[in-house]
Amino acid sequence: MPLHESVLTIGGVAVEAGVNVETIRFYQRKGLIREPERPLGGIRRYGSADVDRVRFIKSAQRLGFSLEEIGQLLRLDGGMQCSAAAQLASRHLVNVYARLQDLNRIEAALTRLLKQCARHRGEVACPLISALHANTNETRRLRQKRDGTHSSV
Amino acid sequence: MPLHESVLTIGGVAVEAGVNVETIRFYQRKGLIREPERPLGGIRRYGSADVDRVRFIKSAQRLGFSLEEIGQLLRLDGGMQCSAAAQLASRHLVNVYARLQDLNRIEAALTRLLKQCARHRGEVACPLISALHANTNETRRLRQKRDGTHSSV
DNA sequence: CTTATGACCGTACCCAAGTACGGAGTCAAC
DNA sequence: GTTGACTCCGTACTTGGGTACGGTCATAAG
Repeated sequence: MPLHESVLTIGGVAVEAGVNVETIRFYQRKGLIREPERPLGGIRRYGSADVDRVRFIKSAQRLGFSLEEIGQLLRLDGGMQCSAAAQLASRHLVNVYARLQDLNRIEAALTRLLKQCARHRGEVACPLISALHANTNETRRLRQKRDGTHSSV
Repeated sequence: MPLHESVLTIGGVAVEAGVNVETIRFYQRKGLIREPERPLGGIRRYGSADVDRVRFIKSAQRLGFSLEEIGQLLRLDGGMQCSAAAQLASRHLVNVYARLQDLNRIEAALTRLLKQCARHRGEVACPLISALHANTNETRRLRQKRDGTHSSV
C-alpha cells in the first residue's frame, strides 16, 4: 500500500466506494471528505484513503448515524477519542431502542389486526379499518383526562 | 350523535384532532379529507366526522403507514373491503419486519462496539471508529465476489 | 363602531440526503 | 484532430410531511 497514491478520478472513487459521483461532491460540500488540490486547469486526483473515507461514511449510515453525526465521528477519528465516540454511539443507541420499541408495537398491532381480518372475512365492517376508527375514539377519551395528545397505538 | 352537525371551524377541528390548522389544509390539498362547501363569502364548517377522519389518519401514521397508503385505506373505508385492506396491511407488515431486522442488527453492532470501547479505553485507536474502517474493507472484499453493493453492518 | 381573533388562500420555506442538469473544460484513443 | 467520455461547477429539483408568511375577509365581543 503506497502512501498517497493519488491516482483515481472522482468517478473512480465513486465506483470503488459504490456511490454516485454526485454523492461524493455532496459530501465534499458538507465538509465530510476533502477536496484535493486541482493541478491548474486539470483534474483532481484521489487516493484509496478517500475511498475508505466514503466507505466509512456509508458504514456509519448503515448503523443509522446521520451525516451530521458522522461528521462528528470523523472529526474525532485519528485522535483516538474513545470516550467521545462512545458517548455519541450510546446516545444513538438510545434512539435505536426507542425506534425498536415503536416498531415492535406496530408489528404486534398489525399482526393482531390481520388475524382478526382473516377470521371475520366478509362479515360486518373490516376490523382493520374499524380499529383505526376505534383508536380515534380512544384518543378522544384519553384527551378528556390528561391533555397531552400523544396517544399510543 | 346528530348527523351532519357542521359546527366546527377549521381551527376547532385542529384542536379536536390535536393537529395544526395547516396540517388540515395540507391533508385537504392531498385529497385525504374533504373541503366543505363555503357559504358564499363565509367560513367553512366541519363536523365530528371530519375530526374522526383526521384522527384516522394520525392513527394510521402511528402504525407507520405513509399518507399515500392512508389515502388508499381511506378509499377502501366504508365498503368493508377487508381483503384489500388486509393486503395493504400485510404488504406494510413486510416493511416493518425489514426495518425491525435492520434495527436489531444496528443495536447489536452498537452494543458490541460500545463494550469493546469500554474494555480498551485509552489504548490504541478507538475500536468503534476502527470497526467502521474495518467494515469498509469487508465491503471491498465482498464487492469483488458479487457486485451488488448492499453489504450488511 | 371598532378591534381582535381567526378563516381563507397562495406561495414559499423547512429538513435530509441526495439527484439532475447544463455549459464549459480536459484528456485519451483512434 | 476529432470524437466521446469524463470532470468541474453552480444551481435547481426531488421526496415526505408538514410549517410559516402575508394579505384580505369574516365574525363576535365590547
